[in-house]
Amino acid sequence: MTSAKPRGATITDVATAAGVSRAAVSKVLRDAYGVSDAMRERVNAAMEELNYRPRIAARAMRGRTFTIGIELPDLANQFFTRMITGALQELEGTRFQVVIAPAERGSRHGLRAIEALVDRQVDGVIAVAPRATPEALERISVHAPLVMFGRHDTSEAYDTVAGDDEAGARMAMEHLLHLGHTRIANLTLPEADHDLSSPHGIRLRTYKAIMEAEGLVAGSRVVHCDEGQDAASEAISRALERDWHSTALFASHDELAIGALRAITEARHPISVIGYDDVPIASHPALGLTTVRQPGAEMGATAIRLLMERLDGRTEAVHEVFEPELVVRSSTSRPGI
Amino acid sequence: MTSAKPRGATITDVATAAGVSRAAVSKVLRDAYGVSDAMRERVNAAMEELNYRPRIAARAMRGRTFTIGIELPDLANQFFTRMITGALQELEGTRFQVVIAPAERGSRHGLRAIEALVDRQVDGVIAVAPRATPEALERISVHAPLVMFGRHDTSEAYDTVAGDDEAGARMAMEHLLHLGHTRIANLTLPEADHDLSSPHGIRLRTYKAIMEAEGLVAGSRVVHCDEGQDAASEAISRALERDWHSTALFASHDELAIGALRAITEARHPISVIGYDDVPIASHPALGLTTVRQPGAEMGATAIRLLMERLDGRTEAVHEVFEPELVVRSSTSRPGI
DNA sequence: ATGAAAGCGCTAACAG
DNA sequence: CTGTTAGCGCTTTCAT
Repeated sequence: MTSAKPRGATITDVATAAGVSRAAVSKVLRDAYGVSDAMRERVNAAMEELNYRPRIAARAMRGRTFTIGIELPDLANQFFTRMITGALQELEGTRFQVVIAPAERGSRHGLRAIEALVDRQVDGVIAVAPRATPEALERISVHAPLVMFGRHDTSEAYDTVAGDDEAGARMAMEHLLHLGHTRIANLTLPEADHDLSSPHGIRLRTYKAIMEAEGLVAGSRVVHCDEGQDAASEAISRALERDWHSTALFASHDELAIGALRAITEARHPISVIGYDDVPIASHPALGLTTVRQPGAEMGATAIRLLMERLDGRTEAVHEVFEPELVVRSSTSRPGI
Repeated sequence: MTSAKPRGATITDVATAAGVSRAAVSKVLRDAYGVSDAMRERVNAAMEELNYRPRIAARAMRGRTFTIGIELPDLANQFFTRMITGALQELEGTRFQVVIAPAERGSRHGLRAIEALVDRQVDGVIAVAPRATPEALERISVHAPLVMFGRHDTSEAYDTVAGDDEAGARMAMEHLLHLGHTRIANLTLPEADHDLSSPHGIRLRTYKAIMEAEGLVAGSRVVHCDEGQDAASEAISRALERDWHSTALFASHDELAIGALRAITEARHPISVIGYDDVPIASHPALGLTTVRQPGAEMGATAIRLLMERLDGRTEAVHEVFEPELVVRSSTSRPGI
């Protein structure tokens, strides 16, 4: 019912109310050394009384904000949810808070969101931005330590956490080959063509290399689509209507695989699909998506750990690579495929 | 390759480099009135040169941060993704940036995350926190305008955006009744029992009222589970093993429904399931989840609009309610159910 | 059109 | 153990 909007009390108000100095309040705030219990009591009471909240922005001008920013290109991709879960777990019990900045749709590289985070004085950034140039990222890393998720370049300016995408793609392809498939299509994002060292670029390249090595070039087929299940579904739907000869599909990640499955199920086509990541829904019996699992939570936790090391003073770059794992499943909705 | 970590240039550095005053740089920054083109040129060049980034924290001490904070209890729930999509769309073309703060797992009310946002000086907050008390929220709304998502209380201190949960639950139940079901179970969150005016509380209450009105109390059954598909799946799995007599299940939201479907599909039980929200995956043919659709994107956009109105000076509270809609589907994995 | 100067809320020496 | 003081980087009158 406070009629006015006094935009909150300040440290000075608290100090006055408690009859102490601002420094004293500040110390209580940070529970720094050198405050008597009596004073702490009084100050806390005054804070309560005044509904006081410290302005981190003001604190930021001197030191840390205890905030980690995570930039994501696609909130709907549940692999990132796993990553974040791991990051949050690693941060549990610390003073750090996570904020997530979604890249605007259409902005292909996510740089704007990363910059927004940096401008807001986060102490460190974890970002998923396969299309950003190393130069842009190096420019950013001047302002805050940066861990890039899923990149395979090895700049000195930022750390990276990635999966072994070549090994993973190989697993996927070998699985399909063992099943006897010879006409295997690939569903990937447009970026795969341009950013050859991005996860999708590597998976595509590996797909092509294996098809060639197996003498199956004639049976290969690459379908492109934008991010997301809907775009994947539409792309495959269109492809099925035209000249489709493949018996299997390697989708560059699970969201695409699930979108493809949508079109395939609707068209009642007997096509084997394999995805990548192992998002939570992939294991649903109705979907039963065979996929290549990446340890998302561990990767997220590692990203946080790398950031903390940087905050503790490390200056050389670290590049962590995680091994993927094949997960074979079957679906109740498309038995025997 | 900048070896030192000078933590970035400041406005003073830019001013010096461009040979102008700090005020001038500030004006260019905000493209305020009264800067010659020549000066703007020079200043922009200097900024580029120095890799300058304005510190929003410093700006925050005077005015706005142009940041909207969104607190979410469960990143994995795709309904919130739809909400955020709507919010981002509404903000497109403005200077505002969205940051998302995930509530820590286990913290039942999400208050800490909301406070973290407020402490970081966001200009406004959208929050999903059915369990928070009105008092706590009113305390927060002193510091920043607040729009609560999915609450049915009507405090004067904050706005609300919610769906008509009673109407929605009624739709769901009537659908099952029309199908001829008489033994209908309900799967809901623990909070539904305590927070009677939360969405889940209302959906549960409506379920009970209808079962009673139809004289089907003997066939009713309420199963509780924690948030998320896994918890839902386990709860239903356990229930199925014991004394299960229901032929239909009304799950309080789609994530729970999908989790339940997991257990039901695995147990090969012929049970009709209806969810709530209509998350994107619900329409997948392998799942074919019948559900009650809420217009998530519109609700998110509306939340932003309410926030902007508050920032423009509105002081009376507004409470928006959206009408849900029944979406009937069928699944390829469990045909005829 | 441009600049000087005050001050936003907080922290971090340093004195007492 | 407590208080004084000097900024942090930016915006914003108010002069010039």
